[in-house]
Amino acid sequence: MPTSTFYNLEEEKRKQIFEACVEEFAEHTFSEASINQIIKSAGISRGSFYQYFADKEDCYMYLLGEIAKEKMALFKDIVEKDPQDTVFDEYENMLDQAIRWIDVKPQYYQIGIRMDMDDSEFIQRLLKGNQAGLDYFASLIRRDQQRGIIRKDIDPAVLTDMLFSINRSALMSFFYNRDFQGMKKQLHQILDIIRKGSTTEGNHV
Amino acid sequence: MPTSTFYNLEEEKRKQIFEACVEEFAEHTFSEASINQIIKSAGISRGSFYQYFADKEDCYMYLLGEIAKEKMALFKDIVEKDPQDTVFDEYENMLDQAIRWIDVKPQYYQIGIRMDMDDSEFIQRLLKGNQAGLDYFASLIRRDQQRGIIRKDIDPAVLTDMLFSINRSALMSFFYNRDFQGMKKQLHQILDIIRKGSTTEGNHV
Amino acid sequence: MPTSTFYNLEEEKRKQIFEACVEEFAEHTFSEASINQIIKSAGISRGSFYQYFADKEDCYMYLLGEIAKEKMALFKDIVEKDPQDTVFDEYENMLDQAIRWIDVKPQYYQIGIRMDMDDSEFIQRLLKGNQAGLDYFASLIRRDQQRGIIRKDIDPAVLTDMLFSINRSALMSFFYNRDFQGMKKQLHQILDIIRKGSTTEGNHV
Amino acid sequence: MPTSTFYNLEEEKRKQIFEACVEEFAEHTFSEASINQIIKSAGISRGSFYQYFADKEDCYMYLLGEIAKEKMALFKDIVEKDPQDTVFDEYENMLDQAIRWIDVKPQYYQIGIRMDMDDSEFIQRLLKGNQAGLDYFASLIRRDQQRGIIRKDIDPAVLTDMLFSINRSALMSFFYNRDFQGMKKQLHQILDIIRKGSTTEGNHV
DNA sequence: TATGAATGAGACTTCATTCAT
DNA sequence: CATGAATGAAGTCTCATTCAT
Repeated sequence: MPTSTFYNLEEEKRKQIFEACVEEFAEHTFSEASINQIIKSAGISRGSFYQYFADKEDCYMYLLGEIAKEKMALFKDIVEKDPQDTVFDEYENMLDQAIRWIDVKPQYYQIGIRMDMDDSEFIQRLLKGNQAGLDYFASLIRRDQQRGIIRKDIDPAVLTDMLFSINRSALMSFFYNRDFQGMKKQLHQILDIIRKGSTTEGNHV
Repeated sequence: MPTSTFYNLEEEKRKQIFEACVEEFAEHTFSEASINQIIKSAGISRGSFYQYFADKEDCYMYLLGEIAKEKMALFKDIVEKDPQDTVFDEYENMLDQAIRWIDVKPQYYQIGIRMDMDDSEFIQRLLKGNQAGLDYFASLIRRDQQRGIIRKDIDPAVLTDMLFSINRSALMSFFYNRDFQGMKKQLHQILDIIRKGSTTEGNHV
Repeated sequence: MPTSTFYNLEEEKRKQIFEACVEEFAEHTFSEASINQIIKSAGISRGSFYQYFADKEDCYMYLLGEIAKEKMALFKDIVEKDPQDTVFDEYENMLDQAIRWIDVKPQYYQIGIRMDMDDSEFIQRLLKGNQAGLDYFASLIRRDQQRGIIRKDIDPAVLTDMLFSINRSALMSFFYNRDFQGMKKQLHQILDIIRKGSTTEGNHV
Repeated sequence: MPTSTFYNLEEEKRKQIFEACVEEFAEHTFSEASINQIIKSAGISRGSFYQYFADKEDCYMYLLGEIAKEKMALFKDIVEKDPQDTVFDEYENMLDQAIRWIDVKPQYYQIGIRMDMDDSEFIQRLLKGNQAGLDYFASLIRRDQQRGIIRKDIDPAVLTDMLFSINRSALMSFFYNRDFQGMKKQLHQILDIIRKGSTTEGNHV
C-alpha cells in the first residue's frame, strides 16, 4: 500500500509516477523492472520513491490496483445483459470488451502478459488469486445446462477452462498481430467449434 | 556444447552438475537462473563451471539436449500408429505421453514452462524453432477433412491452436495438482466437446 | 560524462577520486587499469563508482577532460606568436610547453604515453581524433616554403612526421631522465640538424 | 629458460609450440596474450605447457630468443661493408634489412610492436636492455666526424636518437600500409633532410 | 613425462534499499 | 517531506597456475 505521503501528492505528480510504472512494467517483468528506470522517467528522486512505496512489490500492487480501477470504470455501464443471452453470448461480450481494452490500453494488457511470464514467488502468489472470472462463467454454464442449452454431462469447470485458455491464446496473438478482422473470424470459428463440435457427426455440412 | 573436459568427468560428478542445472532451471527462468547457485549446489568451483560450459547459454543447451535424449529414450518404442486413427486419437496419444512425462520428470516439464516464461532474445530464438508440432497436427486435420471426418469449413490452423492452447493449460493444471484421474477425465471431456460440441444441438443427450 | 551525482560531491571527495584515477591510469593502460584499484585507493564503494561514472570509459573520458582543462589553464596566456616565427620556432615553443607540462604533471604525461600503448578499440578511436596538431604543422611548413625559408622539394608531411617522431622519443627520454638542461641542449641540436643538416656540406664549420 | 624437457621434444612439436607462441604474441600484448590460446593452437595440454616453461614470462623470453636467432641467421652473411660507406649508407642498409625482415616475417615485427605497447613491469625491464644497436651507430658517427664528413659539433648520441626514432615511425607506418615505394621515397627524403637540412640556407635549390 | 581437472582471485557491472541531511 | 549519496551483495565471465593421476 502506498503511503499517505503518496496520496497527498498533487494529482499531476502522482500521475507521472503512475505512468512511469506503467511504462516500465509493460516493458519488463516484475523481476526485471528497474526502479532506477521508474524514478528516472517519473522525475522523482530515489529517496522519494521509498517514501511513497515500501518497496518494489508495493509499487507493483499499487499499479495493478489502479489498472483494475480503470478497467472497472471503463466497463461499468456498458454491460447490459439480455436475459436471453447464453454463456456463449456473454463470453463473446467479454471478449469484445477485452479486445477493446487491448486496443485502448495496450500497455495495461502487456503488463498482464508480463505477469504471466514472471516466476518470482511474489507474482505467482498474485496469480493464484485470479479465479473470480472463472467462477462466474461456471455459474453461467450451470444456468444454461438448466435451461437445456448445454449438455448436462459437461463439467462446467472444464468448459470454463476451455473458454479461458482459448481466450488467453487468442488475445495474445491479437496483441502481437493487431489483426482485428482475423481475430474476430478466428474467435467466431472457435466458438462455433465449441458449440457444435468439429466433426461432421451431427453437423449439417 | 559442453567441453570434452566435461564429458571426461566421472559420471558421478557429471550427474551432480546435471542435477544442479535441473534444479536451478526448474525453479528459475533462464534469465534469472544463477550460475552461482548452480555451482554451489553442484559443489564445483566457478572456474570449473566455465571449463565445462562456454557460458550460461551453453549450459542451458546442454540441459535441453539431455532432457530431449531422455525423452526419446522413454518414448522410443511406444508410438505405434493405427492407420485408422483420427487427429483426435493422435492428439490423445500425445497427451498421454506428455502426462506420463510430467509424472516421471516433473522438473523437466517445469523447465519447459519456465522457458515459455522467458523473454530474453536467446530463449525467444529457441522457441521459434518449436513450431514443428503445430504443423504436423495441421496436416493431420487436413487429412481428416479429406476423409470426411472433420468439417471442411474449419481452418486447420484454428483447430490446431485450440488443441494446443488447451493442451498447455490442462498440462499446467495437472502439473500443479497431480490429479491423474481427474486430468484424464477432463481431457476426455474436452476432446469430446471439440468433437461434438457443447450444445445440445445435434447431440443425442 | 560523469553523473550530476559526481559533480555534487564535496570537492574533497571528488579530488580523491580524481587522484585515484590519475594514479591508476598513469600506471596502467586503459585496458589494464582496474576499477577495483581505483575505488580502493579512492576509498569509495564499488556501487558509488558506478553512481558517478557510467563505466570505465566514462571515467577515462572524465580524466582526459580534466587534464585537458588543467592544460588549457596552464598555457592560456603564454602563447604569443611573433609573426616572424618559422615553423621551427613554433615547434620549439610547443616543445617548451610540453616539457613544462611534463615537469609539472609527470603523471598526466604518463597517462598520454599509456594511451599510445593501448590497443583497445576504444582508445584507438580516441587517438584517431588526435591528428589536428599534425595538420597544423604541415600548414606552417607550407607557409614557410612559400616564404622561401624551407626547401620547396620537401614534402610537408614528411617533415611533420620527423618533427613528431623526434618529439615523441625526446619527451619520452626526458620523462625517464628528468635532465632538463640535457634535454634542452638535445632538442636544440636536433632542430639545428633538421634545419641545417648534419653533414659538413654547405655548413660553415 | 625453457626446461630441458622442452628441448628434448621432437623438433616437430617444438616448432608447433613456437608457432603458436608467434601467433598469439603477434596478435596480443604480453599481458593480454592467453596461454589458453597458445596451448590450443599448439595442440598441447595445459600441464605440458608448464612442464616446458616456468610461466608466461619464460615462454615469452624463449620466443624472443628464437626470433633473435633467426634474425641473426638471416642477416649473417649479407652485410658486406664498403669501407667508403658513411654512417648514412650503413643506416640505409640497416633499413633495407629491416624492411626485408618485415616483409619476410611480419609477425615477428608485430611482436616487437606489441612489446613497445606493453606496460607490464616485465616488458619494460626487457626493453631497457635494447641499446646495443644505438651504441654501434654512435661509434659510426664518431668515425665519420673524424673523417670530416659529419659536423664535429654534433653529439653522436643525439644523431643516433634521431635516426632511430625516425626508423621506428617509418617502419611502423610501412607495417600498416605496406606501401613499399612510398616508404622508400619517404626515408630517402628524411635522410636527405638529416644530411643537408630542411632550410634553404646552404642548399642549392 | 604427459595430462587435464580444479582452483580462486579478480575483472566489469547492476540494483534494491538505507539513511543522513 | 524531499533528496541523493552510499552501499554491498550478487551477477557473468577470464585466466594463470597447481597438482593428482
